[in-house]
Formats: sequence, C-alpha cells, structure tokens
Amino acid sequence: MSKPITIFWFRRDLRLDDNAGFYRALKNEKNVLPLFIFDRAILDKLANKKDARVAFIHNEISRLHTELKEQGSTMLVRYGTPEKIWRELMKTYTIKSVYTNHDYEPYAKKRDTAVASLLSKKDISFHTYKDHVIFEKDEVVKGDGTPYVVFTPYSKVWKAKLKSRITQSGETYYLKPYPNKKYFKNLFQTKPEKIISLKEMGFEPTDQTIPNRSVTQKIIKNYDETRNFPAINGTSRLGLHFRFGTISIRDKAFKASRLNETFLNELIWRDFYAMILSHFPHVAEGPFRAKYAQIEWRNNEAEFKAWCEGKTGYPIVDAGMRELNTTGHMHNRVRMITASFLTKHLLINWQWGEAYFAEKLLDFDLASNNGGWQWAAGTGTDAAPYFRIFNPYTQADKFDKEKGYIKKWVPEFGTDEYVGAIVDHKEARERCLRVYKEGLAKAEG
DNA sequence: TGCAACTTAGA
DNA sequence: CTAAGTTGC
Repeated sequence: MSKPITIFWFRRDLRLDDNAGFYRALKNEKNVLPLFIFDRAILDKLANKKDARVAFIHNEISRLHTELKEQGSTMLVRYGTPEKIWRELMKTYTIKSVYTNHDYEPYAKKRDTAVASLLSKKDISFHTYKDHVIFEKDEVVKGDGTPYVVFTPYSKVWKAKLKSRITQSGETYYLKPYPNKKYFKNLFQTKPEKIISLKEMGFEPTDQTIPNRSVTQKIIKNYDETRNFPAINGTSRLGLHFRFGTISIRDKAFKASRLNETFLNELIWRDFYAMILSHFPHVAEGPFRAKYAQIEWRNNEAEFKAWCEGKTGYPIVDAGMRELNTTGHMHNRVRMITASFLTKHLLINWQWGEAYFAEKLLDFDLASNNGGWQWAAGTGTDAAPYFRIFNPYTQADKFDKEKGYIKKWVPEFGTDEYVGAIVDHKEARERCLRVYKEGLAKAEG
C-alpha cells in the first residue's frame, strides 16, 4: 500500500494563505494533498454553459495548481459527484485523515455528512473548521443563548467581539492571519496531474468581466459617502471573492474595522445572514415568518418577463436589471429597488426574484441573496415592515440625480421608444398594502 | 415633520 | 415599555 496521506478538500476557500482548515492540516499532519471537486450535482443544473462563475473557479483552481506545483506538490482536480469521487480516492490512496472548512448551505451540509460517514467506515478522521465567516452561528448570541434575528443588536455584539480579538503591539494592531506558508514543507510531494479543461466539462470561457480581488483603500475609506450612488464606482465588488474564498474575510474585516464602519457593517450583514441560514435552514425554502406564506402573489408571467428583461417602464428598475443581465453584477442600492419593485409593485413571489438573481449574479451567495430578498419582501428577519414600499422615482431622484446610471443602461430613456410604466406607482402601492394585509389576516384567522 | 398597517431587544 | 429599523407620505 502507498504511504498514508492527509487530504485537504478545497471548496469555497480557494486560497493557499490565511486558510483555517488548510493551515490545521499542514500544521498537524504530514503529506497533505490538496483536492478540488467540480461537483456535477451543482454544475449539471447550470443552464448557461458560458457561466462566468464556473470559468472563474476553473481559472482559480489552475492558479492554485500552478502555485502548488512550485512547492513540489499538486492539487487533485476531480469532476463528478462528491460521494463517488471519495469512493474512488479511498481506493487509490491510503488516507489517514481529511481536513476541510465549514460550509453552511443546506446542500453542503448534507454532502459533508454523507462524506464524513463514508470516511468513518474506513476509520478516516474528518476535521472541519470555521473559515468562511468571522463568527459562526453560536458565537454571537443573545444573553439567553438564542440567536439574534435583528441586525443592529447583533452587530454591536459582533463588533465588541472582533475588537477583543484584535491584538496591539506598540502602535500596530493585528488580527493574526493563519501562516499557512510556514508549513508548506508538509505538502505531499508528487508529480502534478493534468487538470480537466472547462470544455471537457461542457463549459466555455466567459465574456463577462471578473472584478479584481484587490480594492483601492480610497473606496473603503469613502464607502459610506459613495456606496449608495450607482453611477459612481463606490462599492468594493468583492462579493465574488468572498463567495469563493479567493480573499480572506479576516483580512478584509480587520482592514474595514480600521477604515470604515459602514463597510464593516456590510461584512457583518454577511455573517448575520450566514448565521440566520445556519439556525433557520427553512428560509432557503420559504419565508422566515410563516404567516407571510399566506400572501396571494399575483405571479403574472408576462410581468415577470418584463422585470427580468428590464422593460417595466421604471427607469431605475430597468437600468438595474439590464446591468445584471449584461455584467452579472448589480449595484447594491439597485438590488433593493428592483427587489422591492418585483415583490411589492408586481406582487410576484420573492422566490422568483431570488432564483433569477441566483442564476445571474457572479457574487451569488445563498445566505446573503436569500436574506436580501426576504428583507425586501418583508418576510424576513430584522423587522422590515411590509408597509415600507420603496418609491422607485424617489429612490432614483435621491441616488441617481443626474441620471448617469439610468442613461448608461437604458439609452432609450427619454425617447419615444421607452416603454410606459407597467403599473401606476400609487395604485400598485395601495394594492400591495391591501394584499399583504389580507394575507396576514388569513394567517391569523 | 412626525407618524405609520410590524417586530424585536433590552431596559 | 420604548427605541429603532438600508422608508414613504
């Protein structure tokens, strides 16, 4: 039999440095062999074969493969369903232990439970670590130990806890990163395998632009002043990199805590919604608050299509949807406006919008996307009273006063070719209030 | 400008 | 019991 190895399984943590689980593997074990699985259970469901996210992951895996080759090691890259791949690996190698990082999505939790049980039959130990968030579901809780469901008090405790983790040495403050490189000598030394190409998996390169993983200090510093204006380049665009772990959340949270509290809050929203999904997995399937399941959505297919295509006749909504369709990105302020419009003005089930964003957004993350949609629909945590209905005109006046954003994405705006409003704002608003009220009354009844 | 069809957290 | 919440009128 070959000599015993430890496998580190990369998933949504695609970086070699400051990686919690990878660090533990390298520090505790010898002969650590990295692995990535292109999961067919996920990939086979993607209709768009030019999906930029798949191309991005493939590119990052190739990069890690090259970096590991320079260390005399490699990354195993497999294509298939995880259980099948693990059965094969268990035949090929003598595996002592497996290390990986926590993944909080419902599918991932099931996958990991299945793999752990498979490994345990051969007495292979399975170790998992926190890496994707700063604080996990039970680390920031109320005095009685139950989870927060409101952001503000949660964020206060979160911030105090982060502060306690930051150490000071003279004038300098640190949130210590995991020094993975120090233990690279424990990588399994082997000849690199060739890795599967995008084409072999049935995918193609993308023509969408992938945002840079570095962000200028100026953007973080001025974040609170610029982030609400979609015509300005005032947001970090780091979502995709947080999603796949191509940057470290610890590094960015620490920097944010020194530079801009509003930006830090955005990172806390990310932990908050990951925590909510962990404690309340039912949010992935329906409303956080059960009584909102009684709302009678209109779910008009033609109106949904108009929304998807950016043809509602509401300029700021149409601009946002077209930005999304073209670039795979939508400015955060506009995400709230388009989501509010779909759920409140058109009375279309927020889950339709959630699914559309999931398909289109490069930075799609189940927990944050779901949290955002439930917030917009008023069905979620953090008391978003349903009677607060965004006024798309007021929002546009406030945040795109010069119409730079609208004109960029809706060139026919202001001409005869631009479509008329799909619904009247005042009527839609009143209809929404009525339907929500009726739905809630029915739930009470 | 202050209140509002909701709901929670922490006095 | 009261404040507060990615707001609107």
